[in-house]
Amino acid sequence: MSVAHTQVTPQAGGPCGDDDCGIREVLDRIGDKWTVLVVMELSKGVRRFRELHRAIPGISQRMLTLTTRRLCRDGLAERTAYPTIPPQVEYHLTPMGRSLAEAVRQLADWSREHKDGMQEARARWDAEHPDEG
Amino acid sequence: MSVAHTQVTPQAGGPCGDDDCGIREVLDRIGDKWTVLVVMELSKGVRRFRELHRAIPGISQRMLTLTTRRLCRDGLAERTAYPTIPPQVEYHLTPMGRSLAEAVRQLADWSREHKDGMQEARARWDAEHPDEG
DNA sequence: CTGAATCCTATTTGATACTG
DNA sequence: CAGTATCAAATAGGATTCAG
Repeated sequence: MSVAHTQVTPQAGGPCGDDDCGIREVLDRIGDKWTVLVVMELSKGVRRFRELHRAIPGISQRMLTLTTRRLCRDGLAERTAYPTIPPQVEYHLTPMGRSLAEAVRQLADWSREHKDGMQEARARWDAEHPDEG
Repeated sequence: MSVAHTQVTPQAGGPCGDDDCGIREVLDRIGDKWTVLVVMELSKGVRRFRELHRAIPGISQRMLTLTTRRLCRDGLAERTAYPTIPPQVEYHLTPMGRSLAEAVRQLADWSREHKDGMQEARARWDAEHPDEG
């Protein structure tokens, strides 16, 4: 996603300021289809463009380009281009990018812990709501 | 988002199993435009449909309906309908939903901590790349 | 009040071909 | 190899209207 967020008029609120405590901020950054996958791959170490492409099955060249560039723009990754022929480009996470990877990893933990629970809940729901379609 | 995830052929891998450690699982659930906002609001307590609608500026009736239903289906929230006239419906998080809220809150923490850093990075990038458009 | 149904648009992504 | 450009497909979300 980034699911372009219609600008929400911030409301006066509690200590969180606005209602969402800034959650949308992150999700508008990492909620898309590929960003976290690239971040997680880069969290393993320096990677070349091609290495990323092969490590992340299904991503198109175009989306990898867009995703890496956005990471660089946001200061989450850095790009090193060696002016060789053929060109060689390496990406690596910045400290901020690594801290994001850590935060994401925790969310992944939640996912693994509750994967089954959600699966069962869905099965129950679908059984009780045969009128799906 | 949910940014329908093209089914990625799982590759044999490390202890994480597949490459993304299940991160996409969560993001396909909460990466959309409204889910986390509803979850965060419900984490404050029981809410009626209308209360949610007013607490989350910008959400349409349609999306609130879809979002709450999906939360219920996934076992993250529960719905209580009182057969009064006019109808009254209450939503509340399940324990699993509350644990998700907690995980999300941590990601929000990251966001607040690095909001400025990313802002600056973007400003730098945009200054160094005048060829935007 | 809660929510279903329909229509419609904006955004995101994928496919493909091309370039230094 | 890394990246760009263009086009087409898919999808999510918004607006509106109707119903119990």
